[in-house]
Amino acid sequence: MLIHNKNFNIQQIADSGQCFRMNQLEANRYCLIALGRYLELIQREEAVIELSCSEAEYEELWKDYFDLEYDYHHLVETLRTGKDSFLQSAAEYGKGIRILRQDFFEMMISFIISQNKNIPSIKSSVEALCRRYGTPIIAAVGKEDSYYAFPTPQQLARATKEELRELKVGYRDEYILQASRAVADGLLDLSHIQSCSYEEASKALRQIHGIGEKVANCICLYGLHHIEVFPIDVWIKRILEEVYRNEFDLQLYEGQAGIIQQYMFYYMRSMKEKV
DNA sequence: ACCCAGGCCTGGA
DNA sequence: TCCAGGCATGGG
Repeated sequence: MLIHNKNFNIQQIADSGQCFRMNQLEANRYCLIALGRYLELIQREEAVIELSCSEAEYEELWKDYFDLEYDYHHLVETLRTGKDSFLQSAAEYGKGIRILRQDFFEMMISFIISQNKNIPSIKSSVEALCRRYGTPIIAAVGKEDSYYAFPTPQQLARATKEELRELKVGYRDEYILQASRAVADGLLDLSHIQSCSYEEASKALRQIHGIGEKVANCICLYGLHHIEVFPIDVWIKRILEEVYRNEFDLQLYEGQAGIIQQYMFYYMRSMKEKV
């Protein structure tokens, strides 16, 4: 089915560092494994996207997943006509980015893995976890066993440190186990966390070994859709120092700082690639 | 070989 | 409270 939206660009979302299981198949064509399903996306035109799903499935799942009720256009226009020249450029450059509403547990584990790794490396570790512990997804005839859902907390909680080391997650093995067991054992109650404020959710998450401020912020932003949260990684830190001389005023963007952060991150990384 | 990557933990000032 | 060093691993 077709989606019409000026602020929905698959390539930009896939390369924005918020999701690790969206991959390019060919020009303008991507695949995604999320919500226990396999989806293909084609960028037909700048504002036209084709999804390989029924209208019913779109209404039930993907409309929410891609945050299609939110008006990104308004924010982009505000930034493009605003006073901040870096954000003018960043918003124009990444205007097709949206903050996905991804699975909480998947974000928890993915961002625990993300620490001190680059994005390709994170993706390969996440994929390895899915293949080893996740449930196969039947995507099409002849493609059985090609795709795997992200493991459930129960599936991952049964892993051992030795197995995880084989998947090249390094010293994060214990972090992954503790986090998975905390959720599987109910110490970390998803439905409760989902009803919490950002501050409460972040505090609860940081109780887990291997989840510090930055990783907790990413989980809150991408897994709980607290779009007011502004995660600071090495790239954002560099921007705050080099572009803003540590005088960036977060208050100006209260309530949407997470989206601003995403435009900054994507723009800065793209600049470096072109050098 | 050296440095960096969507950092965090520990131990010592 | 703040900082240094260590940490597994892969890629440039």
